Amino acid sequence: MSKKNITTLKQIAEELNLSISTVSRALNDHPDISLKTKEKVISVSKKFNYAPNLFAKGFRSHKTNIIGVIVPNIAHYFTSTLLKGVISEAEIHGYKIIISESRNNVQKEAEMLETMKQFGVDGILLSLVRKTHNVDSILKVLEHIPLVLFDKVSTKVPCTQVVIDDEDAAFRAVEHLINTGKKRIAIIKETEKSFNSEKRFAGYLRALKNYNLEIDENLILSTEDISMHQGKRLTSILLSLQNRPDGVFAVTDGAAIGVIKTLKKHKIKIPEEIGVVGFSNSENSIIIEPKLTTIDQPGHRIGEVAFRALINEINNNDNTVNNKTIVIKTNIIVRESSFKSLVTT
Amino acid sequence: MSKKNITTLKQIAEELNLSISTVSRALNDHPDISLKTKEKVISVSKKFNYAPNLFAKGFRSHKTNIIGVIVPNIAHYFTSTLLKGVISEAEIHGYKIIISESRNNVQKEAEMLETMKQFGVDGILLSLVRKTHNVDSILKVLEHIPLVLFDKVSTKVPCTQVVIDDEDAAFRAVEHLINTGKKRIAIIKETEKSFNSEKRFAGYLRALKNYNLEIDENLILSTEDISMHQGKRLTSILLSLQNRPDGVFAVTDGAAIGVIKTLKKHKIKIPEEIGVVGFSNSENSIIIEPKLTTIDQPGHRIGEVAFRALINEINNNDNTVNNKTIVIKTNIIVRESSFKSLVTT
DNA sequence: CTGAAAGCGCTTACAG
DNA sequence: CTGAAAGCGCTTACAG
Repeated sequence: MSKKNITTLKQIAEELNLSISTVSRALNDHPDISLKTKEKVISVSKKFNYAPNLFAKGFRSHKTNIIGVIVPNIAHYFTSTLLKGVISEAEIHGYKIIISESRNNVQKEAEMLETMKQFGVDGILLSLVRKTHNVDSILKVLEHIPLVLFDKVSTKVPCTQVVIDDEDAAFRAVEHLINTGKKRIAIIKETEKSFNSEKRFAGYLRALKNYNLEIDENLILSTEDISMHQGKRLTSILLSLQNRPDGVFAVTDGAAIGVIKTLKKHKIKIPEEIGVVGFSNSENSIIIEPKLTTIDQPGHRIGEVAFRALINEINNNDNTVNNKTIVIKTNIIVRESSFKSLVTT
Repeated sequence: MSKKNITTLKQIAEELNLSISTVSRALNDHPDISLKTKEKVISVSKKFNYAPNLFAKGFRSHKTNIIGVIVPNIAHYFTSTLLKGVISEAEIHGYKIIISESRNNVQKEAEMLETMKQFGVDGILLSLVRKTHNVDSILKVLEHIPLVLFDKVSTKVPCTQVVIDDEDAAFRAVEHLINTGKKRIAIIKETEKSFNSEKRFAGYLRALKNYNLEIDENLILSTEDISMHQGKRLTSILLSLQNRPDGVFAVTDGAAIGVIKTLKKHKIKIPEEIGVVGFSNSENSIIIEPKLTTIDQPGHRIGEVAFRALINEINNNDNTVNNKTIVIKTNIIVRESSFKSLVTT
């Protein structure tokens, strides 16, 4: 059951009484080789069902055509769309990808980086574990292998980064609530130093300031592990306030859905009494009723762009440290949770 | 920016005035090598930050420690859980995985199989594209590389297969509706020869027969691309019947959620007037209100088991054709869409 | 137009 | 206990 009967160049060469070199050149369409020889070689290689051993090829040429991708959690809809973008672009460029999951564990992330290096991947696409404080292991890898950060990034790592416009997107989300007449807008965010959550919070603050709305600390709620459950819990807190909010911006769809569920349980009218906006445009956002207004993050696009940026680095052999940040635009998707008169299908 | 400054065995050997062979053996903890030498070698290799080139290693030993995984669609929650199972098990056994997406395209699937072979992967885990009629390319790969089919399988391929008990799970789903007093149970299934859908349909039929319920063709609805949208459309058809159903079993959660949405729109009481059961226990099933009764498919488990089965084949060097089917048990998760008096949190 | 030879980084019989 | 040598399958200067 092991790898037997696999045709090699040698066998083709023997069959045709040619040298291995010639067969190799013929198969690679080298200009030196005569048409007749090429035809013979190709015909026999087809007959023998020849397929080059990419491992040997990669080993010889120091080019594996493999890209390593490390993400915190693969079972996440948005992550899947990122990966889809990476995969489809990789296919176009003739690369294969190895996917690893760091499971939100800094230690695991470092180990995986090391393994990728050992495999001799041509480059690495990395989405950071939250709270990656010590980036030493990343910097070390960066000395040897082209690396691009995407989605979850850090300014501590001097390399190309592909991100969405979190701050701006959050600004527009809150601005939208303000435009629907809301004046006391709460935010549900993460406590830990999640890059994305912090930027979204900044966008929230900027929107309030921009429209001269009061910033009420009672309306700023944080949670460790943001989720539907936490959305529910924090909404109960908001509802217990003397001066309730009339809008809620949650930095994830999951939390926003928790908000909606709790508001419905309390018979609070959405969006008339309280409008709700989430972030991600996950599948769930159209399952919940009312459907959730949210920010669409083009995951596929981010994956594609990150891959292309990486390919650029790989082909760009000088030791220039590329340190630019590519920002991908997002869109706000307005639905029933924030805008009443919308007709839905 | 290319792979420079990467330590090799040769450098360590030169530094210590030893041969490459000895260094290799020392690093692999070969019994022949003296403790003193081992210590010296390990110390220098640490100093030089040595990491073996796995490509060279794999090339040399005909063992790449890479497993190829091909799935129809990566952006699918259930698929993510399958992959998680595969990845976590792979990690335990020191394997890396290459993931490819066949995008429900038979042609692509065949190409990917070929590429995997060229890469010299040690084995392949394959979830079939629906309607894969021509399995020739799979059979060809099977001659050279151990292969295990999982989730979406076909009896046409003589190899180990890991699946869930679709027929039995569907039987229990329908039986559950019958136990809640339903007598006219509709099914929403796929038209195309999806292995899973067909088996679920068989379970539906068996349950009706087993409980002496009439099989009414008007209650058997099929759709090409099963989805929430199709669930909605087919529910409208069911509601237009003179003799309406009192229960609906949809072979996917997406379709079941479409059913619920349409029933709610028509103010039909769930589950009193019509009970609904889905299949998959997707995230969405607890977002929709009422929450959906569904079948939990242990994706992680399936991935794990499939990986272990593959490892067995790899280590089992005889040319025995392994042809057993491993069936993973599912559970029915009863929620509000089918069982009224349930208290929910 | 074609071939002999070196070499990519490693492992492993074989010899001492 | 250690080393010299062959070889995994391929590519590519170098030579003719």
